[in-house]
Parts: sequence; C-alpha cells; structure tokens
Amino acid sequence: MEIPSKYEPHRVEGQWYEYWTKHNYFHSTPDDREPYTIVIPPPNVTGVLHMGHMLNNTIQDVLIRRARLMGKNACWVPGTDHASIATEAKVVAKLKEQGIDKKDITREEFLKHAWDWTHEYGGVILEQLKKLGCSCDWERTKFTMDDNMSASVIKVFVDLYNKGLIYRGYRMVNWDPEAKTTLSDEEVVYEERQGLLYYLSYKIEGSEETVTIATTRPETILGDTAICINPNDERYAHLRGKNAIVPICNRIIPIIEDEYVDVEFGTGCLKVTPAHDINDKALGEKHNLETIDIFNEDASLNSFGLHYEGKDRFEVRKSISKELEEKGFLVKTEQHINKIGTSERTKAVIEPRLSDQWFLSMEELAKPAIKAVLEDDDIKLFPKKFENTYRHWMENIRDWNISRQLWWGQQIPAYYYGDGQDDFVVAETEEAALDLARKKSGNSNLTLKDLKQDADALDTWFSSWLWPISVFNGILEPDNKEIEYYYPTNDLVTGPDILFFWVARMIISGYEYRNERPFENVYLTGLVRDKQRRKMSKSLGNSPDALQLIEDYGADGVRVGLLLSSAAGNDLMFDEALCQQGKNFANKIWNGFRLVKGWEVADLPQPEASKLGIEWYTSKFNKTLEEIEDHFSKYRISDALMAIYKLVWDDYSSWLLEIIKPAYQQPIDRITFDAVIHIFEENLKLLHPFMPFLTEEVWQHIAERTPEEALVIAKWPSVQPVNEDLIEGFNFAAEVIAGIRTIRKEKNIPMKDALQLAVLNDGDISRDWDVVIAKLTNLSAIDYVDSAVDGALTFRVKSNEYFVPMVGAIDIGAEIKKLEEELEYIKGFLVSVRKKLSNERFVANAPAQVIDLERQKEADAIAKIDTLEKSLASLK
RNA sequence: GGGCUCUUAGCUCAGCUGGUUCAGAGCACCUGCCUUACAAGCAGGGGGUCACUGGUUCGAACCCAGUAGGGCCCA
Repeated sequence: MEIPSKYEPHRVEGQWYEYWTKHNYFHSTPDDREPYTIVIPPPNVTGVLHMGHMLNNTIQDVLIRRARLMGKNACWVPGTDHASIATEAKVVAKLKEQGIDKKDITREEFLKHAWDWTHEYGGVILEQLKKLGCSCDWERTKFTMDDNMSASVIKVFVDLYNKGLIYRGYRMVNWDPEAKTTLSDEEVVYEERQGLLYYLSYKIEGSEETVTIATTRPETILGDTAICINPNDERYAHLRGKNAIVPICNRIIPIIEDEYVDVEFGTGCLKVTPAHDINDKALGEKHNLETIDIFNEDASLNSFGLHYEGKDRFEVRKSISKELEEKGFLVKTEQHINKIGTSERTKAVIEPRLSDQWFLSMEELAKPAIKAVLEDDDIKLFPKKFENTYRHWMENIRDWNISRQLWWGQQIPAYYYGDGQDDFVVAETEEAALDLARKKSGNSNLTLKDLKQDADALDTWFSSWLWPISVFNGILEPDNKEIEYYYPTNDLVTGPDILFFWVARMIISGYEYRNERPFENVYLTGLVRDKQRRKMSKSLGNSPDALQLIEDYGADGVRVGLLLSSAAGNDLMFDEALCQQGKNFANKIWNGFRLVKGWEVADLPQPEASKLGIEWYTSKFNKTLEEIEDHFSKYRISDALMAIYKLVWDDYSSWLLEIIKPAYQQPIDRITFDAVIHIFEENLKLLHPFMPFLTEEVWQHIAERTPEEALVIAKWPSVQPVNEDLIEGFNFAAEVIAGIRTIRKEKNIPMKDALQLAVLNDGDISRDWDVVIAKLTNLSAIDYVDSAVDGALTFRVKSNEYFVPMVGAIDIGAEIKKLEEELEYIKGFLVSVRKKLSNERFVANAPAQVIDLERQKEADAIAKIDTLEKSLASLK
C-alpha cells in the first residue's frame, strides 16, 4: 500500500466524522454506567463559528472524548439559544431589505419570519462544530425556544411569581433606543468619549442673580425639576430655599440641598433630571421632585421638548446649545471625557429611562449559590481566582430585570384585565389566566377577549439559566429518567465574560429547581485575543476565519494549536504559528506510523537494545500517564497536551523508534514489532481526545477493525507500575549519547564512520545500556578501562569518564582547559553545598530529606572532582 | 474612585505545600546536516537581576509590606 508522506486531513476528516455518527458513538441513553455529562454553552443562533467557540468546544470535546474512552456514559448535549435582541435585529434588517417595516406587521407575522430565519440559519454553527470534530449527541440538539424549553421557561416564571419573587416595577433601566428595548447592565458596554461640559446659567426667581451649573447633556434641561447644592458649600448658602428658572422652558424649580453633590465637580451645583439619570432619580425620590420624561422610545423628544419635539437627542444637543448661547445662558464649554454606555448589540448610546419592567428578586435565591461555591466547594471554579469575582458579584447582587421590549422570545405570561396597576394575573395559559382574573376582579363575566397579554418577551438568559435542567425536560417532568440520570452534569466550559450572565444564574436555578448543583466543575477559558492583545471581534475584523483555519491546518492541527498555550482562565494570544505547530505534530505522528508500517516482520531473536528500549518506554509512558492524569484532574488541559506531545515526539519518535529501528532494508523481529504496535496504539488513545481525526485514521490503518473496535470507543490506558531504575538508566545513557554526538559534531565525523568508546566506570554504572548507546552512536566497541586513555577526546557524565580515541592530533591544551573549567565549576558547587551543610541552623531546621539530598550532592561532587583530577594528572 | 488579579528567556506561558522538577517548557533564534519515516525533519547550541525596594526565614520566583506598570470587574 502506498502511504503519502504527508498527513492529509481534508481527505479523512469528513469520512471519519460520518463513520462516527453512522455508528452512533456520540449518542447516549441512560444505562448502568457512570454518566459523564456536559451541556454546551448554547451559541447564539445568529452566530458563526469564531475563535472563542473553537477554543471552548475543543476543550469540551477533549473532556467528553476522554470520558468516553474511560468507559463512562458520555453525553454532550448541543444546542443554540434564541438570542432575542441579536436575532430580532437580524430579522428586522432582513425585512427592511424586503421593504417590510416591523411596525406594519403583526406579532404573529413577525414571529413567522423569525422562525423562517432560524430554520434557515440557526443550524449553521452546529454544522461548523462537526467540522471541528465535536462529538455531541446530535439527537439531543435543543433550542431555547423549542416547545418544551419555552414551556419550562413559562412554568418557572409563573412559579417564581407565585412565590413572590417576580414583581413588576417602575425602574430606571438601560434603554437601547435603536432596538427599543431594555438591556441588562451586562449588555451595556462603557466607552470613553470626548464630549463637552456645558456651563449654563439659570436665573434665580425674583432677582437678577443667576446660578451656573455644569452638564454634559444640555438637552435634558427641559426635564429639570430642581437644582441641587451641597449644604456644606458656603459659596451657595445664599441660594437656600430659593427657586431657579429653567432656561427656554421657563419652568420654576426649587433649589434643594444634598450632600450627594460633589463640590469639586463642575461648579459644585447640579441640575436634577429625575427621569433621565439614575442618581437624579434617587435625589428626586428623596426630595419629592416631579419627574418629567422628555423622550419618546426612540430617544427623540416628546412634547416636553417644545419646539424640539420629534427631533433626535443628539441633534437637539447641538441646536439647543446654540439657542442657549444666543440667549446668553451658555457661560462656556470645556472639553470633557466621559464614560457613556452603549449597547453591546446595536452600539446605540444607552438612555437611562423609566419604565414598567418585570424583575426577579435575587437576594434570597442567590444564597444557596453563594454557599455552594464559596463555602461548601460543592461547585468548583477553575481557575480558582474567579471565586473572588463571583463573591463580589453575588454578595452585591441586584434584582434581575427580565423583561425585554421585543417579540422574539417567550412572551411574558402576565394578562391585564383592567387599567389599574394591579389589574393583572400571571398564569401558564390563557384559560388559567381567565380563571384567576375572574376571581381576582370578582367579575365572572370576563372573557378571553378582555385579557391582554403583556407585550414584552423574557430576557434570553431567563431561558438559558435553566439549560442544564431543561435540556433533560427536568422542569416539566422533574422525575423523568433522563434528568435523574444526567443531572447534575459534570463539567461546564465557558468564558469568564458570562460568569454572571449565565453561570451564576444556572447555579441559582439549579438549587431552586433541583435542590442540587447543575454541574460540579466550571472551567473558565480565556478570551482569544490577537497578537496585539486585542479581543477578537467581528467589528475589528481581527478574527481569522475559523473554517479556513481548519481547511489550512486540519481540525486536529487547529485544536492542538488552540490548546497548546491556553492555560485555564488566561487569555490566549492567538497566533497561526500555533496551528502550524499542531499540523507539524500531526505529520510527525503520521510519519511515525509510516515507518512502522513499512517494516517487514520476521521470526528473529529480539535484539537486547529493542527489549530494553521497549521496557524503558513502557515505564516512561506510565510515568507520563500519571502526570497527564494529574493535569486533567486539575483542568490543566494544555499541560496534559504538552506532556503527551513530548512523550510522542521526543520519547517515542526520537528515542524509541531509533532504538528499535532495524538496519536499512532489514526485517524487524516479531516480538519488538508487536510490542511497538501496542505502544503506538496506547499513544493514539492518549492523543485521541486532542486529535480525533488523525488518530482514528492511523488506528484504522494499523489493522482491520470492526465498528466495536473503533478508537473513538477504545479503552483508555490505566497507570501501570513504573520502573524508576529503567528511567534513570536511560537518562544516563542519553547523556552519554549526547556526549558522543557532540564529539562527532565538533570533529565533523559522519555517522557512518564507526567510533570506539572507552569508559572509566568510576560511578559503577550498569552496562545494560551499552547496546543502546552503541546503536544510536554507531560504536564499533565499548571498552571498560582502569585508567585514562591517551590520545582521546573526553567527556564526563556524573563521575564516569568517557574517551573517544582519535587518530590524528588531540589538542592537549584544549582538553586540559576544558577539564579545568569543569573542575572549577564543580569545586565552586561543592563549596556552596558544604556551606549549607556547615550551617548548624540549616542542619537543625531543614527536613531530613533535604539534608540527605545535600549530602548526596556533596558525595557526587567529591567523586567527580576525583575523576577530573586524575584525568588532568594523566594529561599533564 | 472601590475590589480583584498579574509582572519569570525574544514571544506565549508552567513553576502546585518556601528546600533537586529550581531557574523550566514550547515556539522563535543560532550552528551543522537533503542520514533510507518525517526539511512540516534530525542533531547540537546560546539566551533570564524571576518588575523594583525592603522585610520574615537556616533557606524566597514562591510568604509579608511598599513602589512602578499592565489587565479584569464594579461604580
């Protein structure tokens, strides 16, 4: 069979993914095995695969594939969320292209368009995950607006309302005037912008006096209902109890006093606009001020805007400042940098706005979630440093505004039957609502037509906070077999940017609805940044095309590249060179396979070197496996990968294969061949979670396999005893080999010219490894001698001295110099060790183990000095 | 402004309980090699005041305090 010299990922990836799905390896049903469950952080339906998803999902796939190999019943539930704001924005834009305005169609018509859109594009990202190799149970794919999922959300809303935890409140919210909806604090991005600070003078009623205030938003003066001064500020003491007149609208407003005012900022005198600033609202409530809202929902001015009615806020800012200037109210302007909130989705400047919203009261709900993470360690965060961030947020938790002024999403199940503030009921169905409404109103004549459902939809997170429960239908049927089996899930892998948005809220809902944690471990990945440390984002255009990367480097190469340098919770500075490294590694493995596959096998006696090499590698493998397991247990995924990388590249390819390699065109003995095939297969198992496609391809090339024998469901190796002597012996031999190679290199002696080696075995090192040393360095003989050999180049390993006889002149002077340098170094080392040992307090305080070590160092140094001195003497 | 966190080789990062895993890894770099699996490779090599200043300790990259500079979260 002709095997190409390069691994060709695009030729095999699709084929193996199809094979895996055809045989249903990724599908899970409850059985007697221990479950291992991950729920995917549902990507947004509008999303396309980006670097963050790739990192995130690669890690999940590594975890789930390893669990599968370990014989657990591995279940990775995929799905998407409906992303109300983002999706609605996309659908609105698409309709606009078709000349349809959202205002002109009904809710039902709009939702139909939204569903069409979802059906068309919603599955794109999931298909892309398959390209990456993700072994999700696709039969379980969920969408946050599936019937059951929506019913769960509504049921939870009604339940929380009935528990008194959901309430309706008139609050200042972050209003996105473009999307015409409320945003949560977390969806607001604060940006620094250069603006102006306007100094405006207000007349004092009944006098010629004026007072000057500073504001960044002159257009809001039309909503002013007070001027506020600090009671401790003597500059304004004469204004106490007086009224001011708002320019342009000539409203008469009181001058109030409050210590809230910062006397240092601006003029130390503040205009108060309770409808348009959160702090002003607080002042307004405290001092019983009138609240005047001057904006429409699109942030154009309403009738309070007088002659500016209908104009946009930014336009009005320009024109009103001009008018103020012309009328002499504008004292001056200053450059001013202020932080303004913008919408994460639409980029519009957020307008603080008062409106009726639904809130979930969080304080009580949060308690078990605080305890689980911070006190009981019931849920563990990796890395641990995020616990502090978590604590800070949870202990200062604010009520969750769960309503959104959107159509796409679950409509709030509140039904109004009258005009009063309290004339509404909350129920899962219209019929139930009608019953309740009749009872509550005492009007038994109410009909469905009298009920009007709240127009708002629920925040998307109010769906996804139930995700680990609702994907197993655990809200609607809390005792069903699946939820009982799969819940609590094991690991959650997500970005730290949604620790509060999502993770904390899932923990809260988990305890509220299952009385149990939703997952045991939370692995928080870093953010993927570019080389200039900028966050990768669509708007910056600095994110590479994920699918193109897979095309260029193979899915395995990209997976390895992403994982190589992404310690948990640390941002990953993405560099395509890492994918190249991954691709190179794939090729290395491929060629390791080609070499072995090319050997002809014969019934020959096993060479000693091969036997020893196999025994050594077996120990090395198990020692490394132990480290790998330790790394996995601590979610040090990149360390686990690096350990495997070095094992396969250095120990297996560079050492073992060279040790057992038969001479050119010679066959290999069967014992060694069988052993190395077994070893190779064990390596592939360790590699499989990281590089699923390549490893399955090679695995299937090694032998004919039945579907039951596929690598994807093979058995992960268990740690076997390690023979440390073999590992030490090898390490020593490797140093000898390096010494000989250095001599070859220095003297330009080609590998094909055999060398002789003489050993002064002062360290009494076992001769077992001589066969390996001879093979890897092409020695014709190894002689054991009692004294230094003349006319040879030398090197030393520990207290052993090695001689390579040279025909031709040896530069005695250079040899002496080399020896003297080594001697000087080791003497200095001995001095430092002895200094330590002669320190009484060290000997008294340090643990015995440490002292023994120092004594060993001392003995080794003395032995080596002895060797060096003897050699020097013989040379001189 | 408040809280958290970080600073180790050219780059990206490990370094877990203070002591042989103590100054490491990978990449990059330099020098040889088109050696028969792999030049996407092989063999060898150089490179760090562990941000700075002090303290604790027999012993500090690690603990404590301060300084400087990044980052994150909150306001």
